[in-house]
Amino acid sequence: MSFQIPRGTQDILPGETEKWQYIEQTARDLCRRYNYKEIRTPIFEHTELFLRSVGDTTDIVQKEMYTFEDRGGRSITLRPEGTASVVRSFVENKMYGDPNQPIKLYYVGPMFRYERPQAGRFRQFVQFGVEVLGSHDPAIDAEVIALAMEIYRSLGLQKLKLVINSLGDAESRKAHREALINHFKQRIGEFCEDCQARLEKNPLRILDCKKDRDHELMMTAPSILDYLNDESRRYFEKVQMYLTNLGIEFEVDSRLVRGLDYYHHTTFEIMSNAEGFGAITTLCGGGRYNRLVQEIGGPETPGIGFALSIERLLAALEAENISLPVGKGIDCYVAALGEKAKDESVIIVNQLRKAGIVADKDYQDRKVKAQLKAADRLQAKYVAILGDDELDRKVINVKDMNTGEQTEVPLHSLVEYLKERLR
RNA sequence: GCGGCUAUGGCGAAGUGGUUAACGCACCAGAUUGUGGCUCUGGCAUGCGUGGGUUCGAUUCCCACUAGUCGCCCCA
Repeated sequence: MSFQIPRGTQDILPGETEKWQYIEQTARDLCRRYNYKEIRTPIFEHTELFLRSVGDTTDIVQKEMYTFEDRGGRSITLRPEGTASVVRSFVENKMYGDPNQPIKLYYVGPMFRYERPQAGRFRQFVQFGVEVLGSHDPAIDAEVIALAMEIYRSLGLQKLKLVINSLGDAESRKAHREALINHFKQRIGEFCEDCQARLEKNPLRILDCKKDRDHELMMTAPSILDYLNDESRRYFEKVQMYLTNLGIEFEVDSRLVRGLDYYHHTTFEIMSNAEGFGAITTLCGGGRYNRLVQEIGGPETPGIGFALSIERLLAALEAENISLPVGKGIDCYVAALGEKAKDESVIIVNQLRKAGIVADKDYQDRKVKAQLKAADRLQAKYVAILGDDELDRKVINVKDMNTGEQTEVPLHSLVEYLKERLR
């Protein structure tokens, strides 16, 4: 009997995990600097939460959720995204009462969507995300976008494209929606099936259609930007001004439609335009949601956030040929020959470790030659060689694996000797 | 959910309807019984994703399944 990993999931093995840790650490450090605090919420929630927040006409809800009934008969769903949980927690823990407003949060963790896996798409994937609750200052929109860009930049990514758009407030959205329906309604028969279905349910999404992209009505379709009321337009202009002042380049794309229903005003996407990145281009998506908190049962509170996938970030790094500075080798390998020396090596390795030196030894009963080979494979900077005769004389041979030079060092000063050289 | 391609040792990869499944890398051992990275010698798949079928005989042909991969939809 043998087992296989479930479809669309992956094991992250040593050699890879270091990269994950490095990325997560980079993101955490930046969040610290921007003064965002980590929040940890459950990996599953009541299904109803996602129906409410993500929107029941979305693909996520309609065909991608991992939903099951628990033993108590409750409908439970593995979270497909992070915002709903954060907002739920914000409301449930009455964070709106906290005097430190806005509440600036970040999270990292696995998300689940039942999709057919392909390049950059998994059933379990890890998102790093940020949510700011309680501010409707366009400057916070810019800050959130800047933070996202900063994460990519500080990992070395260059080939990025930031696209922003505004969906406006409820009034603007409504006016635009009507204009879209009027625009397409007469000739909707010329469009694909999906678009026909979208006309009444979510006409905004027609603009996102890949098939009918070149239809003449697409070219002439009313742009949301022309339907923004004064307040919405001013808001969007402010966001753009702040981004410009921060030196962040962007493109405005009035066709940028995000997949979740809860967005208002600012939406944005960061894409990779590296060669050979394949069909997946979106690294990060986010936007403002001013009605979501109310929807979940809290007081009227504006919010904005983004989520990025670590898997896609890694793919982008690979596409740009960037290798992360993750430490691999060890400081010292202790090679022992002979029964007594082996026993002693257990103690020596322990002493080295206590002194902060990355140390290891042989546990395979290998011969000296093979121990040296193992040390080489582990990229050990030094090998401390101990035989019974050295042990009798209370010394140890330290070999510098770069130069091949070997020095006899008194056992009691081995730690000092190595620390001196490893600095 | 739909379509194309793929599935051989730890990894990469050749191959054939028929008695021993190339090769390369990695690994292990020896040359060198206390010293790595180079060299040489030897070792390393009772098995060709899983299950059926065709056949005297299948890893090779057919079907299904599973998985991977690419694309569509959509998204992170």
